[in-house]
Amino acid sequence: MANIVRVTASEEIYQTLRSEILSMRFKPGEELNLQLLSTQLQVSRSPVRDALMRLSGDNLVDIFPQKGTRVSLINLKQVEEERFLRKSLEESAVRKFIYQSKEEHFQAMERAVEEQVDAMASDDFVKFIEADDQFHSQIFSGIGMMRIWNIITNQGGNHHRIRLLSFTEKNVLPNIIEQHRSMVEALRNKQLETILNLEDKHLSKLLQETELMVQHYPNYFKQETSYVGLRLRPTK
Amino acid sequence: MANIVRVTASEEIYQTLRSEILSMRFKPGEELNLQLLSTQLQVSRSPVRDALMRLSGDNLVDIFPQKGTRVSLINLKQVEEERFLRKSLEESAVRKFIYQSKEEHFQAMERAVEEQVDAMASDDFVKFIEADDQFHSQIFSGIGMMRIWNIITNQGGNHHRIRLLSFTEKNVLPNIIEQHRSMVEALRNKQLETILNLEDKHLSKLLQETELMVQHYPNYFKQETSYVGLRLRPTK
DNA sequence: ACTAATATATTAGTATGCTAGAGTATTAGT
DNA sequence: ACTAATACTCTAGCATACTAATATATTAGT
Repeated sequence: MANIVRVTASEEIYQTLRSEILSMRFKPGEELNLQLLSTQLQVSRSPVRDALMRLSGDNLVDIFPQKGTRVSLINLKQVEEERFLRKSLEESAVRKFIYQSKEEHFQAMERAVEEQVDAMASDDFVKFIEADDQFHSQIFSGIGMMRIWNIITNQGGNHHRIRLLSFTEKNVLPNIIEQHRSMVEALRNKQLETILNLEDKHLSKLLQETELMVQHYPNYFKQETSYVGLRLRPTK
Repeated sequence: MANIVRVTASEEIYQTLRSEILSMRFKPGEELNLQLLSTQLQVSRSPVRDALMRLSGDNLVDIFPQKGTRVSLINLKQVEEERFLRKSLEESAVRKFIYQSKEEHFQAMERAVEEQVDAMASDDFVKFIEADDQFHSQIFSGIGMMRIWNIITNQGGNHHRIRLLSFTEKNVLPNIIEQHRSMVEALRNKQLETILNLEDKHLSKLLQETELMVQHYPNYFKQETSYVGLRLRPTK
């Protein structure tokens, strides 16, 4: 082992599964068999179960007792709440940030944008969204409140996944990059109103894509109208 | 059993321990022995361990592998972040609330204030803070975002406990009640600026009490300067 | 008396067995 | 052919045993 600090199997599995789900390599609705996972990962059921329970707390998996465990469907109501969470906190953070921002944070933001340019060039959406997170996390790092950022990401699974889906749409990626560049400039110049406008545009852009996403991947989304599943056979 | 729905032992234990910690019946720093708890609660270690892991995710307990598990100390830095979380979200929520508030929510708020009056009369601080939560939750119930409220409470363990401690100070309780009454009135009249001022005052009041609390209960708090624990014996 | 080495106790993490609930397949009856 | 009852399979929750790491107590050496 290269590392001194001990990392539990449970923690490692949690991180692995989380990453698989957020990157959409595990599809919404896909079954996660505890027995199967534990044999695949070469560990017992205990640490896998621990990981699944934590993911259930993150709203990333649904555990149906005695029935099975599935990757949670993307719930549009929850996407809305996660957007509210993020927007409220990031706005407040920005207000603080402009008074105590340091050069290192601007530079980290610029590096993140450059990473996004690379990711776009290689069509690597997962890398793109990771750089996006890296960009926004600087705001919270700048005001010394990384726990708030962690709350946003921990609670943002639905929002994260629909955002990742939206990246397949034309012009979404270049727009984000452009907005990020404008944001860095506005932050440097402490133009609060400009920043807040950009934040708003940045986050509300997604609303326009949502309908398309639902049409494109209907079985990834939780249906609000519950009768849908009940008439698999037409009534003749 | 009176209930049809099955509640797991793990869930019950989680709720029980959480309530004990938030009510300060389990003191910050107190040891939580897994073995002991499981015999006391007449279950095996598994569900107790599950509960402790969840509480660790809530920042309410610290698990030190192979050493032991303790009720987490109140961390003032985290109190600050939890206040930021709450203030940001409640402000945004209020902005939405005044446009879509319904009479039932005002009435529920008024009932909560009356409960606080009762609780104050009987010096029942736990009941008082529960009614306080009931009051504020109406804002989020009103805008249909109970998950946001749940995030605030789940992540608000440090803030919750120092608030409970502050209730022992003179005039704190009557002040809260008075502010709540003003808030209901301002909300009814859609006076946004007045409400935001009250929110701000309501939450920042605590800062003045904090220093007193730390002096009064020093061993409940996490010391920022880590050398403190290293010189138990004076250097002669 | 004091330090260094060793043994012991205790802990959380992990492995595995057991149980009860829920779904599915099969059989029995008509 | 169709329905009802039954057996079977699979699941997550819970119980228990084992392991490795850490702290403390004890012993050995000087």
